[in-house]
Amino acid sequence: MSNWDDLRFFAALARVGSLSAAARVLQTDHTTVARRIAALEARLGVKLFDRLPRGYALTDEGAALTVRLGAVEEAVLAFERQAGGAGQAIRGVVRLGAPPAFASQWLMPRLAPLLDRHPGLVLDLSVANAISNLSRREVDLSLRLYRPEDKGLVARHVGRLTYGLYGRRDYVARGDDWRYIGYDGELSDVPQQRWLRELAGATGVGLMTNDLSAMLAALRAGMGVAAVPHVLAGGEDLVCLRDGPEAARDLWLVVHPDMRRSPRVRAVMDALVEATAPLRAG
Amino acid sequence: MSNWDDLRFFAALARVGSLSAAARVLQTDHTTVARRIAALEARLGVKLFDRLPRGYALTDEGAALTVRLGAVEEAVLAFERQAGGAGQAIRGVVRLGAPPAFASQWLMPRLAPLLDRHPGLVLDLSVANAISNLSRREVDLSLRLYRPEDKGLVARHVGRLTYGLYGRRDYVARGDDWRYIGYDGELSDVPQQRWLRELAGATGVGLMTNDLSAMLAALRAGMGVAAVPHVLAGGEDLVCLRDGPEAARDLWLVVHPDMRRSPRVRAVMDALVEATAPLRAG
DNA sequence: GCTCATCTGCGCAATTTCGCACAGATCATC
DNA sequence: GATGATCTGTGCGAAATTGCGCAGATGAGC
Repeated sequence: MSNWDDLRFFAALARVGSLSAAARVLQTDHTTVARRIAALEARLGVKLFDRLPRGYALTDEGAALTVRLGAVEEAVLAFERQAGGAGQAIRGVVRLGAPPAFASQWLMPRLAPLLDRHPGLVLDLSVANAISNLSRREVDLSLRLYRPEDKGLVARHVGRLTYGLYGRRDYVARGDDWRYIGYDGELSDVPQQRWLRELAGATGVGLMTNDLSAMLAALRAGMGVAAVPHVLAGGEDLVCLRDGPEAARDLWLVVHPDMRRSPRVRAVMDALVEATAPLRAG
Repeated sequence: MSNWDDLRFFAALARVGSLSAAARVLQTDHTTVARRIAALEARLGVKLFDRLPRGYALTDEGAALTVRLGAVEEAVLAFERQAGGAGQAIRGVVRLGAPPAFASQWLMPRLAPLLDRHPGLVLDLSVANAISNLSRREVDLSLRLYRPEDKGLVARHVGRLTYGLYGRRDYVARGDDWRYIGYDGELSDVPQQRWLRELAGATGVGLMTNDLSAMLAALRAGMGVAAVPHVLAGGEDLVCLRDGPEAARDLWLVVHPDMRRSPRVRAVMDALVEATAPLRAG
């Protein structure tokens, strides 16, 4: 057989029963899973799955093959375990850049499992925003709220931050005459800031900062209302007054192509993709 | 591990010891083998091979892994065997187009193993030359002495036919005043025909045909000299008077993309690639 | 019966991978 | 020492594969 990798797709689909679910497991697109299964069936001359409206069901032939497939999986796993022992453990420093508030208030705790899995790994989380520090190798990979245009970098879409207009529950209860909290300086043109200005209208922005954590602190202090990502506005104190679909930002994982080969960079990337899965759902 | 197929390359390279040899085994390019090995080593974080000037040698870690690798191979083979039994045997009609003389005098006997392997396969070998009968699905795949320009077709380079000026031993022994045998009509512009006219000079072509088999028959009957492919001029009767590098023709295996999925078409293609291997060497 | 979440399938653009041509190195043979 | 066969490595364009966006279908829950 000229492509053993199709078996990986067969195994995942057999296990979970739908293209979409298998895609999530394999961290790929459901159309890729469909093509790989079709290619495998064509190559073998065997129909492995029945296509149903709500998923793929193993045929009798497909089910019969899953025993052999299990043996392949076990053999590959044994190979990987031995390889894992033979090679150096994932160790060393990985420098990750991420937007400050997102990194400190959302991402950091979600990286705990990664460090648990790899005691030798040292994560250096840098909150600088400038893309240039990736090209200058100041960081190994970074999360960004905009897609880099540098063709020498690889960008993968890992999520979408949607925004809402939030305020503290008791603050907003006292009426419409709210103070709008916004960004200043170089951040005044980001989508959520434009949306906020629309909302503020003639009232205008009454408090400005360039730091989202400071903005969240101001919200929690009842100093006004602000456009912030839903995922950072947790807790009962803050309520969402209005959804802001036009303020949504895409989240990109950006890496230099050469760095992807590094096992430790690879491990961090995989953990980030896993951690950001909820930002891709829905 | 995210690409099990790299293990196939690891297995082949471990077995034969050089990129070039592994490429021949896998019917791919040596640079592809190199990339796959590099990708596997990067992913595992293990150096599997030492790069030597005359080939790749397994490292200690690589050698230790070949036992596990052997288990993967056996598991995949067991899967394939069961899949082969579960699915329909390769059966049905495959219609192959090929140049007439090449097909009847060189290719046909070399397809015997294919038919031995697949008793249910019926091969319909058509000697029409027109490319249109592939697009019109009059044949499933074809061998051609020119690359199709139709972007809807897939062409794979499978060999190179080199030509020589041949004559029967006793005919050429009697002197320089030879009769040149060439093509007529629409074949008068093919490269070997142009070369022949150069050789014939003022003497000109003394016997014309549009059929290479007839030309070979004329050669064997001692009726003159002709430019024919080396691979068709076997036997002690015919001797090569002069090599004709400028008359060389590339051989292409052409197929409609959809047809490649068909197991029986795939089986014939694989057999053709195998059969034409000597035409690619040297 | 309606709504929503989830599913599959299709077409197209983006990305990745492969094959090709070439260069340079090595080693066996003469 | 020269030559030829075989090897690996590099860069580039072509080919193949993947991801994305979208449409339509299905079925659970209300």
